[in-house]
Amino acid sequence: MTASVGGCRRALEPTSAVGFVGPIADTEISMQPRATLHDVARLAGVSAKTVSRVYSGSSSVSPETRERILEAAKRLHFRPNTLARNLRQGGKTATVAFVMGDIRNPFYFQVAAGIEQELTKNGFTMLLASTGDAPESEPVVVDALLRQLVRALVLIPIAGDQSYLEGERHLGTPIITVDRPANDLVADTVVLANRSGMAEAVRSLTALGHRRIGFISNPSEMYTLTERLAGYRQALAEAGVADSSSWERLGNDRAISPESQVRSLLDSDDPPTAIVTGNNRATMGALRELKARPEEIALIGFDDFELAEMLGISVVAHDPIELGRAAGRLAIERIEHHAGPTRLIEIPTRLVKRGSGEIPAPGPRAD
Amino acid sequence: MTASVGGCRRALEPTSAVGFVGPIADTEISMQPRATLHDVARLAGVSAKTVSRVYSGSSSVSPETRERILEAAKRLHFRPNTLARNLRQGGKTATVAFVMGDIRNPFYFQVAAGIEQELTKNGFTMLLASTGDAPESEPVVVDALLRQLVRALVLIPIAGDQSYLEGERHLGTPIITVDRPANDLVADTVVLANRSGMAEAVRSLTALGHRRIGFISNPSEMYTLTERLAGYRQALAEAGVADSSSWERLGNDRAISPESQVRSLLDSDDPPTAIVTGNNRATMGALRELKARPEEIALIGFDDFELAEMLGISVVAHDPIELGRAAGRLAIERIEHHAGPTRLIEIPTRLVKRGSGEIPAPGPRAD
DNA sequence: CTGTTAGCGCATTCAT
DNA sequence: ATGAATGCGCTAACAG
Repeated sequence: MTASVGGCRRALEPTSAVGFVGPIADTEISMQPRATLHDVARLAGVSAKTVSRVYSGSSSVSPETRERILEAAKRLHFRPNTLARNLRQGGKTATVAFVMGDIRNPFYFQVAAGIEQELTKNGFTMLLASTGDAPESEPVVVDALLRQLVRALVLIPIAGDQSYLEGERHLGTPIITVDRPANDLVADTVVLANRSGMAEAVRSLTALGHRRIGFISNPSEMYTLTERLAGYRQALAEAGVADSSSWERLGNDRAISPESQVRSLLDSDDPPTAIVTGNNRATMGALRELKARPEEIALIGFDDFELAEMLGISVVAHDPIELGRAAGRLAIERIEHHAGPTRLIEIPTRLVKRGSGEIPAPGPRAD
Repeated sequence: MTASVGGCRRALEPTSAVGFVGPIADTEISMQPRATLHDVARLAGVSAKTVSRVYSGSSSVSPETRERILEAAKRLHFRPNTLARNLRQGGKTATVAFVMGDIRNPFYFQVAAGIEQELTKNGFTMLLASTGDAPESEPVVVDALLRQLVRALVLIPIAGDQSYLEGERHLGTPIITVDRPANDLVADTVVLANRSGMAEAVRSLTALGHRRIGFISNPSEMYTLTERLAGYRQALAEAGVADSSSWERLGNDRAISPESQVRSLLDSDDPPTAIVTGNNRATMGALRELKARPEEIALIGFDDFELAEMLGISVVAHDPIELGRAAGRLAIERIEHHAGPTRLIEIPTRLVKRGSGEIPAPGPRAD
């Protein structure tokens, strides 16, 4: 189509597989300055303000001049400078920041997807950054984004304390935390129904006669996991098991594998007849370990996964995208009218029975 | 800690599981105006420029005044306005845009993770948007980001033609496409070694005596998949199979399930002894379908997945994060020195043998 | 080491 | 329907 291009598709035939394939064509760029409103105005023979009107869309411009302006703009490759516009309009951007934890965690990305969906739907774009799950980097990352005058901050808190955001909150920036509540900061929050979801799973096991139920988790000192642990204990207490500590394997060290936790449980004096896991990683480990063993152990995992259906693994399922969507909607609502009480939204979970969690307890039932 | 907060942690005990949990505390915000350089300067008894110097870091300020300024800034919750700064500095922001396809596709997010890692390492932040894999939305989304004066554009192209970016390229904005090359646009590109990766997989099957090898893919008209198909055909041709069309099941309709494609292959007059898949989705479908059947079919999937090891599934593995990192590095390099020839980077794949791909062909070997 | 002047690109206010 | 002046918050280029 355009004359100056060509050769791109042909040049792309891979010639090597070691990672780098050399030059294709020369990127000659003349570095023209970017056209401004004034440039367009001059070329169209009108004032800058008239051009501005065309792009603001609000006030009216005669069809002919509008036409001339758009023509001139196209010729100059004009694109309005959002920086300048936002600055003039009192620092109101159309971006929302999302600060997530470890960027490689697919769960967070599902959440990001949900947020992005809602933002885009409302004309906002997402500024994304990650703390790498390092508590000390959270304020730094957040600060960098706030300097960009984002209209709202969606945050997966990792620092021990979010009180450093009090000032920003008073400036009117809505702050929404996702997956975990903030500490020492009033903020809207969206979390999963961690506790009740886990309790439901454990209840389904006690209903089948299980009493010796293992719980494995690593890490275990995060909000979500302490909630799940609480749900587990609560359901066991309801079934008459007051002390579950000997069935709990709680790690806080990445070096401890979920496999070893399961092993420790099953090799103990009084092994469990069922296991529930704190998260996806624990489920994967449990699957690997159980596969290598003869025991028939009931298993319910927290977090759904792609092959769970095929493998017949029962899970406490939830929708991370919905978690993000809820956060995104909250951000939009707060941007549109700041007032109102802080809200806590809990995204429901769903116990999906696929077989692994429906193995009854062995031996005499306690009926 | 802070007096005005409190109650947050306690208030978070879930009271319902239906998705919404009511108000917690009142978000009283007084909506103070944001402090500026001048406000800080006034409070510190210096000129605005001196405050500016403190935040620019370049020129020197006496320790005492610096101290006074930082003190004043803290009291006013001052944060430099990046909009204004960037505007003044000629529209140089520290953001890079990444436009991806369907935001729910975990592959893209892995890529995003890689990009983000490299950007953050170099002080840039990522503006994220998605086209939803809708060709017509690509120019719109891209335009919105370019208005924000991003320093580079990383794009997973979906529109049929990227020539609309020629103008921006001449303005000096580096453009990098990922996963697929651009059409009608000179741009740096990072892709997987789709063709050679698939060829390697098929060769490993022909080496085991397989000749009737199925290939399933849906969609199949995307760049990545036509490349993989080409690799498949090439390897088969090397093994003396000139026409593989009866083993190919190429869909371009989301309604066609990979299961049905596998079924169609295995129920044909001359069923294959091995199957290779075009992508992760096809692998999942093939697994589900093969599980329900008695046939022993060799299988190699394209794209690795979490449980592949446990299930013993051989795959053509690759590193999506590395794909992103390469793109991110390219963006940084281009930002730092624009010149130089266009580059094509190919990220290698790796055939991971886990058993499913090592099933020899049945019947007499062709030795 | 510090202050003054000017202007980045745009939109608001008030003209015409 | 269009134009002229003014300033958003900040920093380059100059003083001093």
